Amino acid sequence: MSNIREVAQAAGVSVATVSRALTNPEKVSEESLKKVHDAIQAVGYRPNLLARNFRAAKSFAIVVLVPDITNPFFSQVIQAIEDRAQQKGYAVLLGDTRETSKREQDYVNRVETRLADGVIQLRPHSMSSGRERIPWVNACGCEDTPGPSIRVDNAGATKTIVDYMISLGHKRIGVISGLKENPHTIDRLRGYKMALEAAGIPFEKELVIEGDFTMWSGQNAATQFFALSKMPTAICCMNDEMALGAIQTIKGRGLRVPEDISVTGFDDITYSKYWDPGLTTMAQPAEEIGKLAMDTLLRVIEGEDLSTSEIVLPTELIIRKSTCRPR
Amino acid sequence: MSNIREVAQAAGVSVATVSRALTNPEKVSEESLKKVHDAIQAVGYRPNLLARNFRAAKSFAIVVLVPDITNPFFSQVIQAIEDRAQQKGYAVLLGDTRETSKREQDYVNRVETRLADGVIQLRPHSMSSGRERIPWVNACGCEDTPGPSIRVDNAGATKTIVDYMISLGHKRIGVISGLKENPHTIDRLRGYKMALEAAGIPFEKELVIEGDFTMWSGQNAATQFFALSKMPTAICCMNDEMALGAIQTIKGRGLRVPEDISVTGFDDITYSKYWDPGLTTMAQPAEEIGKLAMDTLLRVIEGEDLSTSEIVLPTELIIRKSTCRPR
DNA sequence: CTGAAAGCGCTTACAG
DNA sequence: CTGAAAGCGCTTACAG
Repeated sequence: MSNIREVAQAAGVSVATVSRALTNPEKVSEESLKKVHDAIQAVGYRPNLLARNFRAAKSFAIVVLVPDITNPFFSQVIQAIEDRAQQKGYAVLLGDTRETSKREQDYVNRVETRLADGVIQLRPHSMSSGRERIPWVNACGCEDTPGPSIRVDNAGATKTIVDYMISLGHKRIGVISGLKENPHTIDRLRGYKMALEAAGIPFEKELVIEGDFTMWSGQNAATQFFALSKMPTAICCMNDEMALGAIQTIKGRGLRVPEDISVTGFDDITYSKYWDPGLTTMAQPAEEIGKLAMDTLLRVIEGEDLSTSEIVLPTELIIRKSTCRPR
Repeated sequence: MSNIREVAQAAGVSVATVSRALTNPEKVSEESLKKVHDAIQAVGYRPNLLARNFRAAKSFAIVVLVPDITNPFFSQVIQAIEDRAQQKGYAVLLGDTRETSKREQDYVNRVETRLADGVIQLRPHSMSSGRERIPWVNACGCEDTPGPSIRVDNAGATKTIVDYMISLGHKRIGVISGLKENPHTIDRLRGYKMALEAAGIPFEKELVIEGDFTMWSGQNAATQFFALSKMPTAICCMNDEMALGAIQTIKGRGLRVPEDISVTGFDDITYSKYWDPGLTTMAQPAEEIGKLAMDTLLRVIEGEDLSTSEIVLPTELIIRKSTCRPR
C-alpha cells in the first residue's frame, strides 16, 4: 500500500504538490503534473479515501433505513436512491431495520459517529429519537411526518381508488389494512372513510381487517372475510402484496376475481401487472421518490434548512382486470 | 462536535486514558473510568469512527455487487448478508451494477481506495479485473467461477427438475434460458442436456428460447413457442420470474397450465408460491448463501487464503401446481 | 507554482 | 494504571 509520500519521493516533488495534482490539477504546473502521474503509475498508488474523508470530516455515505429490502416497492425506491447517490459520489449503506428500533438505532449511530452523513427513512414510522440533530429525510412518509419529506397523498389516493369502486356500483367495500398503528394505515383508512362519507355509505367496522403488508397476511385477511355473514363485493387492500395474497385465497375458495369480488391494491409493484387477473391499483412513483429523497438529503447535508419542506408526488390509478361492476 | 480531547479535559485525565476507557476499559482504574464516563455524558461525546477506522486502516464496510436489487432472489440474499454484516459490525454498501462494468469498477475502486474492506459478487459473471488483489467472494457463481465461491450445483439442479418432467412423461421440453453468454445459462443448459441425454431424448435447438431473467422476457419467449410448428408439452425456465411471465402468456392465449403446458422455474421466490398456479421450481437457499458469503468474506479479510474454497449448497425441488403429466 | 508544517481525531508503543 | 508523544495519510493555509 503506497502512500502520497512515496509518490512525492518518486516524482521528486513535495507531498503537497502530489495532493494538489490529484485534487486541484489547475494549481500545478504541466511539468509537475506529468512527474506526479508518472510516479503514481510507477508506484501503483491509490489514494486512501478513508484518510481523505477523515480529514474532510465527511464519509460520503448515507444510510437508507428500510423495513424490508425484500419488498419490491422499497427495493425500487432504493434502486433509485442508489443510482442518484452513485452519480453524486455517495455510497449507500443498506439499513434493513426488520421493523426493530434497535437496528434502526444502530444505523442512526453510524451517522452520529460520522460513518455516514445522513439518513433516508423509508419506514413510515417517525419514532426515531435524534432525528433533529442529523441530516434526515423521510421518503414514503405520511401527513404528520416531520419534514423534509417526500411522499404521496395517501388519504387522497385511497379516496380516489375507493371512489372508483363506488362509481362502479360497489357499496359494500372491504379493506385489508396494514397494522393499525402504522401511519400509512391511518392515512389510507381516512381516505377510505372520506370516500364512503362522500357517497353516503355508512362505515362498518367489520369490513376492515388488519394485515401487515405481506402476501401471507393478505391471504389470511381474505379468509376472515369469508367468515362474515355477508361478504363485501369489493376489497381494497392497502398494498399490492396483500391484494395478491387475497386474490389467491379468493380464487382458492372457488370465487372469481373480479366477477364475484373486485380487489384493488396500492403501490403497483411489477408483479401486479402480471398477476391473474392483473391488479387494479394506485401507482406510486417509486423512482421519483428515491431520486428526490436523495437530492433532498444532499441539500440538507450541505446545510440547507428544509425542515418544513414537504414534496407530495402524484399517484396514478391503474385500472386492470381485478375490478368490475358488482353483480 | 466534541472530541476526545475535550472529554479528557473535562475528566481531568489524558486522551490516552479516555481512549483506553472506550476500547480497553480493563486497562483503566475504576476511578478514571467513572470520571471519563461522566465527562462523556457532560460534553455529549460521540467517538469519531471515521478517525478510528482511518487509523485502523479498515473501513468495516463491504460492498455487495448485485445486477439488480429489484430481483426478489437477490434481495433475499442481500438481506441475509446485511443481517450477518450487522452482527459482525460491518456496513454493507449497496452496489447495484445494472449489469454495467463501469459501475462495477466504480465499486471495486471503493475497496482499492480503502472505503470498503472487500466485496461479495452476486453477479454470475467473473469478468472483473483486480479480483486477485482484493478480498472477494462470489456468491451465486458457477462451476468455473474462481473461489472463494458459494453456489449451488446449477447443472445438477436443472437436471433434477428436467428429470422430474421426463418422469412425468414429457418428451418435448422447451427451455426459456437467460442470456446465452450468462454463466448460469451455460451451466443450466448443460443440466438440461444431461437429463435429455440420460433419457435418450434428442436435443432440439428450436426448443431453447433466450430470455434475460425478467418476467417480460418470459412472456416474450413464451410467445415464440406458439410460433413453433409443434408446441412443447413442458417449458423449463431458468428462473422463476421468466416462468411467471410465461404462465401469464400461456393463460392469456387460452391454454391451461399445467393441463396443456407444464411450466417450471428456478429460485423459488416468494411470489411463486402464491402464483396461479403455484410454481414448481428449484429452491435455492438464499439465506444460507448470503450468510455463508458474508462469513467467508470476513475470513478472507482476516487474511485466510480461501482462493480454492468452494461451497456448494443443496437445492430443493418444490413441486406445486404448474406441472403434471402431458395429455 | 511550490514546499514545510500544522492538524484532522484517534490509538498505541514507550517510559514511568 | 497513566501520560506525553508519535503517527496513520491526507489537505490546506502560509510563506516564499
